[in-house]
Amino acid sequence: MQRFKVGELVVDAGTPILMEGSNSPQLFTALHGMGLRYKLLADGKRQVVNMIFPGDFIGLQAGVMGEMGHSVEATTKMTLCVFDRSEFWSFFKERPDRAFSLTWLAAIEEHFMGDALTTIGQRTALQAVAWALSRLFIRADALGMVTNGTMKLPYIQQDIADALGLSLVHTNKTLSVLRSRQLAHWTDGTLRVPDLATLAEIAMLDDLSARKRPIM
Amino acid sequence: MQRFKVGELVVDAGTPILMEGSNSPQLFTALHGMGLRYKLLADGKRQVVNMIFPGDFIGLQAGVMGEMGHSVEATTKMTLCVFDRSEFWSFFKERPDRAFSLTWLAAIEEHFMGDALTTIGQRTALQAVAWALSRLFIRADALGMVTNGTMKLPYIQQDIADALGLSLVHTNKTLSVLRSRQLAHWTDGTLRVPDLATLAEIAMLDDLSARKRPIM
DNA sequence: CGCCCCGCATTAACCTATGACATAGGATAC
DNA sequence: GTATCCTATGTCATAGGTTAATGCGGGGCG
Repeated sequence: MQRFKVGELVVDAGTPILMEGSNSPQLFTALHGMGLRYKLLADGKRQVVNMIFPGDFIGLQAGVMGEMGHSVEATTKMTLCVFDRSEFWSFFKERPDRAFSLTWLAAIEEHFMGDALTTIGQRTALQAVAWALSRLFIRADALGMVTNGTMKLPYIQQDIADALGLSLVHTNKTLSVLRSRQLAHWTDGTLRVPDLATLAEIAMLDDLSARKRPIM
Repeated sequence: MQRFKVGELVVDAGTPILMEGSNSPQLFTALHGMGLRYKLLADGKRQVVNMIFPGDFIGLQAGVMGEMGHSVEATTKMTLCVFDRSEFWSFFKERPDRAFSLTWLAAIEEHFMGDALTTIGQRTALQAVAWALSRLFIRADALGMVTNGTMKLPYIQQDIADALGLSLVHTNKTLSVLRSRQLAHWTDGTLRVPDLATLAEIAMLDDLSARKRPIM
């Protein structure tokens, strides 16, 4: 993997920032733009591990065993802050406050990963997609990226499918169910959520009323 | 959740240490024994998030939003080291080395969670079970808990099933496939892995030779 | 301008891995 | 003895995977 100049870095959509298996000497913080963290399998399957929002720290988890455990790619134009990994330790000594908030961030990530695991492991496709969309929406909202119930979603359906361990086709069908129920309209890179509460509720409980008859 | 005395704590198998939804003011380090970290769903399903081995740090991830995101329970007699959460911040200022290794631990956890996500999301039941067993075996081995290819596994099949998002029945059937292939014998709380390399390989690649005909 | 690609969304038909249910057997505890 | 918990295995039902065909918009290029 290439080495970037320390400081601020701007990359275009589609640019790989970290590559699984490589040995990156650098760490990043996302300042603007969005991205994707994923793992590739031998047979070509892909698991999207997390979506990257502004403020996310990139590369720590990845480099545990000396080499990256996953890849990171921009899905919009992104601005990143680049560190050298070697600065990291001195950082801990000199700025314990920053070190603390970093550990804090890692804890939040892990908290989220537990949710993801639970969703993929235990919930239906409908619940899972509802969960993914409402989570994206909530994160975006917290960052002021939502304007009257609408946000930019710089992903394709395959990204969501790979994040949830579902097939593209089934994800598509599930999305159109949510659309027909007026819960989430995602077209042309824009996501509209008229009723977040209901969407989030479906994510947790599944639609009991639809349980007896076929879900779709 | 009850509050424990700061210092060393010994609990019996089956004791809950943290409870999801409660607000624990304490953190733990596992010294001896093993446990289970899990989340419960409204409908009674359970997702096992991780197995706890000696050396694991407990409670950080859980307390992000002010309340626990998952529960922790001992599956053997355990010895724990108990901290007050309030000590945590001063810890960062006074012992940057310890703080660093803590963040390191968190990163390792997250690395693992990515693997778990990938396994549950993308792999077959056979691969998943092979992955779980080989991972447990490798961790145990690293801690010297393996004696001639054998380790104590203080879990029941339902625990593994809940960790992998599989049903108990299907997990059981998959285990007997692995047993019949001489890859993993798990009976009476003891796991024997005659050929870790092959087991791990199945976890990654699935058994291609069996792919054309039904797997079982 | 029209033509051909190509990536993405959509839909339909079919198939299978896995879940749900049922039942039995072994072990342990009282 | 019997109650409880766990493992084991068979049968049947289904959520979701796989494949394939269609449509559609944008970009390069004659």
